[in-house]
Amino acid sequence: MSTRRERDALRMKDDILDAARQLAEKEGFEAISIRKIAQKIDYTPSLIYHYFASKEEIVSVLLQQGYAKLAAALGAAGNQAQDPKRKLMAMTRTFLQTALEIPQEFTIVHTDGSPSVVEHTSYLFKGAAEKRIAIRILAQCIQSMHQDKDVNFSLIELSAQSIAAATMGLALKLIVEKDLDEMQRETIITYFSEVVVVRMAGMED
Amino acid sequence: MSTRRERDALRMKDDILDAARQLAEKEGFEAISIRKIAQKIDYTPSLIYHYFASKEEIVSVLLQQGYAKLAAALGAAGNQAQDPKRKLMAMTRTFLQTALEIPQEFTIVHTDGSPSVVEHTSYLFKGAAEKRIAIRILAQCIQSMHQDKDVNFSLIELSAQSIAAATMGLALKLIVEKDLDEMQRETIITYFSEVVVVRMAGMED
Amino acid sequence: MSTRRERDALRMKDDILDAARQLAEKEGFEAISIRKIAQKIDYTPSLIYHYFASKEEIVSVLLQQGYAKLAAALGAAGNQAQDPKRKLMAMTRTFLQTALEIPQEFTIVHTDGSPSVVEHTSYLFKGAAEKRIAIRILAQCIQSMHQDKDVNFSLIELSAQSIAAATMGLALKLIVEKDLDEMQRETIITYFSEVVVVRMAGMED
Amino acid sequence: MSTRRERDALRMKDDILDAARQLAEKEGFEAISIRKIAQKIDYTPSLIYHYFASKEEIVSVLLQQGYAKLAAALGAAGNQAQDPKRKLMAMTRTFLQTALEIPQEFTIVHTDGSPSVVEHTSYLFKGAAEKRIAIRILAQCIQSMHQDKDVNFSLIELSAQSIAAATMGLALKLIVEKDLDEMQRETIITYFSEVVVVRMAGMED
DNA sequence: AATGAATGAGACTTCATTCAT
DNA sequence: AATGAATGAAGTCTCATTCAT
Repeated sequence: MSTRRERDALRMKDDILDAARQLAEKEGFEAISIRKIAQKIDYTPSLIYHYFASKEEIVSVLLQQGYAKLAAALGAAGNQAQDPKRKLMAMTRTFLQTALEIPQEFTIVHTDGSPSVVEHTSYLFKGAAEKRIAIRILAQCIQSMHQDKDVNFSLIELSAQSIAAATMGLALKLIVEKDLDEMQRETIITYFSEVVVVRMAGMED
Repeated sequence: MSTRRERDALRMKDDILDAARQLAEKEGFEAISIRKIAQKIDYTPSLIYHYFASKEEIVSVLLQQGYAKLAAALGAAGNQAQDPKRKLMAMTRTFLQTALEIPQEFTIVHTDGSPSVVEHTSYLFKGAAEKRIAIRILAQCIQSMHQDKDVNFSLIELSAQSIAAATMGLALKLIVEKDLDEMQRETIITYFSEVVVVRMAGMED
Repeated sequence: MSTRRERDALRMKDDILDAARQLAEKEGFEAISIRKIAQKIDYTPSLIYHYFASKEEIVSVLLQQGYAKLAAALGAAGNQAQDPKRKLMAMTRTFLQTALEIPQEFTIVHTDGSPSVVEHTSYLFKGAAEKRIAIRILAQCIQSMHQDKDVNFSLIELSAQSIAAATMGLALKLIVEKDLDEMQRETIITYFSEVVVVRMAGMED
Repeated sequence: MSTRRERDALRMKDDILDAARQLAEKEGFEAISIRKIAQKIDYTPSLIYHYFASKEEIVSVLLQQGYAKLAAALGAAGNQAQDPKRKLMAMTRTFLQTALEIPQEFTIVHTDGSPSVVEHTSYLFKGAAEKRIAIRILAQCIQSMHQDKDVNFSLIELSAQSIAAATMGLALKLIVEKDLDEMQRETIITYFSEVVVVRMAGMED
């Protein structure tokens, strides 16, 4: 068990990823470059290739971490409440807040149209409630809110998909308008997650 | 009237812009490069500087054309119907469809967070109904739909902003999932613009 | 006699030369470019080739004009006074002042070391008093100032060459320090042309 | 002490600087280009950026080295003799000879009129004897040569400035006329530094 | 584990010049 | 007399990556 070495290696990897994250934050995702990372952590570019096979891998790990964080937060929020309506509200708010914590990763992941990414992030296809956890949970919430009525599941899935896309849209907009007055931001988040989302989940017609 | 030359020049400009557009389509907006454009239209890079002052100008024209197209389509849709509910529905659908016609430009414009761009594209701030036509029109629609009740204008503005962000979100998602089954795409567009948006504009609580 | 045409052509040539001069003044001699000239006179680069065979020719004419101006001024100054000492003083002052009027041309001409230029501008070689008017006039002045004594002509030529180089040096320095206080500039010019030069021409030892 | 590597790096830097120097020598300072340097030392242009941050840095180092050499030589010459007259003569000769060893650097430094350079190289302003070592030393020499008489210091400063500019002028002329017969060059240098400069420093009137 | 040398491709841009019209 | 299209060379610089040590 050469744990020592492994820990050192892990720390180094983290340093590299951190530097990359900071670069993305400051100058945009495209501005990430091996050289700049190396400069930031005060090592040579070559060394980075000891820990990552390529620049692409670094970026990829960055995105996966972002995605994981979002998923974790969402899961936690989903388990918090029992009442489906409250659950929906909590999840929406958490989603927005977490997105704001990883703006660059969030933007890239939801904006990247390359097949290898879309394959994992798409959720508009028919049947997404089965294959995509997020959509499934949303759909379950909506269904629970209308247990009395008999609603076509297709419509429920469509609602879930709409909510997902809409919330993502607001998240992106909040990221882009990063200098928005804080109170106004809070107002919008609250209004959206407590009023709008509930309306979208409604099934009155 | 040396229209002949002028037409040739215009065609050349168009060729350049088209090549740029195709590049953006295929490899992303950042992949646009003078070299690649030149190669595509089978001319020297230098020549491009006969028609455009810089790469920036090319990109800028591309974006402006996209923006103009979206604005025109939206305006036309808004004038089509009188009934506020129908108007809202028509505008939403048009917005989504037009966004899909200029995917790259749409994505960039709504994703770019640089201050000079945000200055013109932001609409989440309090009072946006006054300064942003799109939000104003949305707000007027919503208000018209509730002429009987007395609704706080702040809430109407918040609804309008939510709808705008949500619709943009769906548009982006549809762009990213460009290989989505066409029927499913049509289903979602219809469901969103005829059901979801109307719910969001509702004021039942 | 198509004088009309010729006049037009001359005016055009002058416009081009003027533009080039202004460019040299503002951004340095190396910054002269056909394109910038064309832009300045609001014509196409191609047109310039109707009037000048190449960029080199333009530059060359510019330098010749500068040289001619200097020569003319110097000649006039030389004819003004009879007393050799006064003549020397007047010529020195005129030289400095005229150099300051054509700073770029002056600098280039006296700094360019390419054989084709040096061939015409050198004056340090033995026997320069015969081949270079400026040195001859200077030598004549000096000789006149020492008519009583019997001075070796070689020494007189050396003095003339020294004075020429020294005065050129001051001129260059005055050009480079173009923001020098005007009064100080006048003081130096006066001191140099009325005191220093006379000393250099002295033959007391 | 990986002196081996360091030496290699230093040698490489020197190679680059040498190549740049040669280019300047042959085609003028403005002709220095990263590409040409690379070609001369038979490496890729990119590599040069391993050793220098930019073309500007290369040029700057070149100039500084030239300046340093001149200053060192001048200092040494100044300390050689005690008698002010001999000191003046020695310094003048050394100045001329050293300038001829670094022709390109010398020319550029004394010809460049950009504010950032002039700020450091100007010496015609009133009070230069305080702020510019070279002028101060010259002024001290002159003063020492006239210890008996009572001479206005302003005039001494003016003389020092004149001598400096004049000597620089001759140096430039000698550089430009680089193919001058060697004996004649030696004659002029001797005559100027042993006769003319002494006359300029005279205060008989 | 870490470095520094080196490459080759590619980025944007400017330039002098030629040619057909 | 004048234009606009077009080229080819050159300019500086950044990047991802590989390799020997």
